[in-house]
Amino acid sequence: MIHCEKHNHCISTAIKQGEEICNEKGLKFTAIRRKVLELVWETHKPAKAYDILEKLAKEDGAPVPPTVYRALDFLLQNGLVHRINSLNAFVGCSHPGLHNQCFFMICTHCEKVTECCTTELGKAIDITTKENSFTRESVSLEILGACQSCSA
Amino acid sequence: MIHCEKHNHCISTAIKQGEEICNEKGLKFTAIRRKVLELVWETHKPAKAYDILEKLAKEDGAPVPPTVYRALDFLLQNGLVHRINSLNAFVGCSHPGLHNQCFFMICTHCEKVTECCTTELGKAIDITTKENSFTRESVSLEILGACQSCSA
DNA sequence: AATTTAAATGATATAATATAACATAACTTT
DNA sequence: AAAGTTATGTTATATTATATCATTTAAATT
Ligand SMILES: [Zn+2]
Ligand SMILES: [Zn+2]
Ligand SMILES: [Zn+2]
Ligand SMILES: [Zn+2]
Repeated sequence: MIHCEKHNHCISTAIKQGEEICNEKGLKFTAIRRKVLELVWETHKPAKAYDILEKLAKEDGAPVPPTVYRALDFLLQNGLVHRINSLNAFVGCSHPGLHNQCFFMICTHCEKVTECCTTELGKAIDITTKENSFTRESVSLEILGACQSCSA
Repeated sequence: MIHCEKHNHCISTAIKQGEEICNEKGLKFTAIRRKVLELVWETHKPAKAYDILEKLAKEDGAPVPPTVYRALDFLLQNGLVHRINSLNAFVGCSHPGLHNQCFFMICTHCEKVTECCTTELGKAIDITTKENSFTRESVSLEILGACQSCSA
């Protein structure tokens, strides 16, 4: 499951939220940044930087890696995309602006990534860090497995 | 904090456990595998594959990347080391054979990695996956922050 | 409006991480 | 010993990411 039922809606919502967040923060939602966000959102599969680069090339002449990585860094900084560390890939954030800790369930069959921000899980992480006198700065939680459709 | 108080003990224990686990499973704890495990355990900091390669080169002639990656893959497969996805690096497992789900607290100041296998946290993850009808295959949980020494 | 400053992009090169593919050696099993 | 399997050697290349400096564009200041 790479797309969802109404995936055009996912894309348009993501772009609209990108615009809004940039406006609020006084940042520039430039053409490149918008285009990269669209390409990340092309599916619910994590997108590889160099795949984005290729797609960009089909439209925009001859982009180079820094172009893509700069845009991705900007989108990461502003919570519009997430990096999936176990895959070296990027997914659009499904609720930018809202989240502080996001966790990911990654289907190894259809590759769809589902974001979840369960408070319970966040609490459990906080408890563990406290027990270890550890001061949390950021969390990367990636659960690999089979989604409902793929395990049925 | 790269080393602990009695770090020689950490190393010798890790090697002994490597031997034991390989014996139990009928696997070969070859010279390269042993050496790479020792180098991973040189500190409690995550070790980079190419740093291991360099250290190996100082002793063993002219090793090449596949040599190191093969040894690391073997050690990963058999639970003797863990990969820290957010750092592209490897740490020795502090309780090989025992763990099923291991979580990591990584100090961004001294770089020490602490492994924790809190049952509570594992349960919280299981609950979340069930709620999402997701079948867990593996989990990568990496908490970045400041350890006790570094946040004091 | 012209000048200065800052932010973003272009462009080239290279660093860092990881694997493919095939040859040889060592060790096991028959 | 022969055959099969596992491990290692070797060369090349794929993949992911960043450093650096030049240029352009947009914003702020005068
Ligand atoms: Zn969708
Ligand atoms: Zn999010
Ligand atoms: Zn130690
Ligand atoms: Zn472990």
